[in-house]
Amino acid sequence: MSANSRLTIAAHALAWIGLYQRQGHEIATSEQIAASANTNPVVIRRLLGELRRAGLVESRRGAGAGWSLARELGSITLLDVYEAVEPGPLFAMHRTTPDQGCVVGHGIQPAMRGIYQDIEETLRHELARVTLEKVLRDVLAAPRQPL
Amino acid sequence: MSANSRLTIAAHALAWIGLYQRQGHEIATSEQIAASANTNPVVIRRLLGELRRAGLVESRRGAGAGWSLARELGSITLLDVYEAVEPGPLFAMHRTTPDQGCVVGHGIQPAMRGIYQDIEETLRHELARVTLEKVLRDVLAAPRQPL
DNA sequence: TCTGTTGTAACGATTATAGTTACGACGGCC
DNA sequence: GGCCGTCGTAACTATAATCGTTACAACAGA
Repeated sequence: MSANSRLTIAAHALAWIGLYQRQGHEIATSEQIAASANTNPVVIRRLLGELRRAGLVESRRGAGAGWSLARELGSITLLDVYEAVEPGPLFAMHRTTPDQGCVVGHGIQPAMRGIYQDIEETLRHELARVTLEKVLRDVLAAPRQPL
Repeated sequence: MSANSRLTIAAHALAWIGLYQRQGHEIATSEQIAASANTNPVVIRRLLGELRRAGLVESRRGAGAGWSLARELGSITLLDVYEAVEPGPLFAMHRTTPDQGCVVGHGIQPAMRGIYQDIEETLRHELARVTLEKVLRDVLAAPRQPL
């Protein structure tokens, strides 16, 4: 399916900011987050920009600038993040319209659209059950590397 | 997510073969199916080849060759088709391993893996609820074009 | 032997993601 | 008022997947 890592990286960034704030810091920079995720700060800024448009984070500019949560981790779900960073549908229709003179070609798109809608609704429901609070909890529950 | 149309086209092909067989025909050719789906026969042959490896269809070569169902439409689910034509997972991890010295970087992958597994399990369950028999039924239920 | 179809390789077009560089905009601070 | 660190964003490249297309050998029935 050529899956992408946008949801993963966005969740990573949110968990990082959330933990950082709990440690008493006000503001996180894209450079810090990028170092943790081992990627480029611009990638982080692009993703956080989409999360800001969705009202999940806030950004400050100027000196001492950076990112902070606009909502508590417990009130943000993976569905919020998913909708902010994943534009398209899960499954695509035909790239060209099927033969409308054929019974199957004529009915296949409405049929699949209805089926896909149900499936995506279930997916959204599952995503909505997972808060970023739980993500951070699972992150911290990971076993530490033995020395 | 850069969704693809593989599941849609594969379902289209199966529904087409199924209906064709119910009309008394033995064998469907990739050219006929490609005409209905408005794409290239090679695209159909590639997809049907994956369905054949999954045991859903059979192919005959030589003159008068073509494709037929290996199982009834009612016993084939969208999950069977999905597993046959969609290799990867729904969501990808980081392309590079996160900073293992960071608490979040260290715990994020196990955390997300567990969460994604649950979500994909639900998705598979939903896909398994839809048979190709139902797909064909929905296809035939689509309203005909008014003259 | 002829013919029609599968099976598959090879290549190009298109698209999305991700990484990178560059630089203007902004705002706190000295 | 100027300095400096960070955001915001454009632009470009690299990589990869999908899809379409051409080509052709393999195959099997007539």
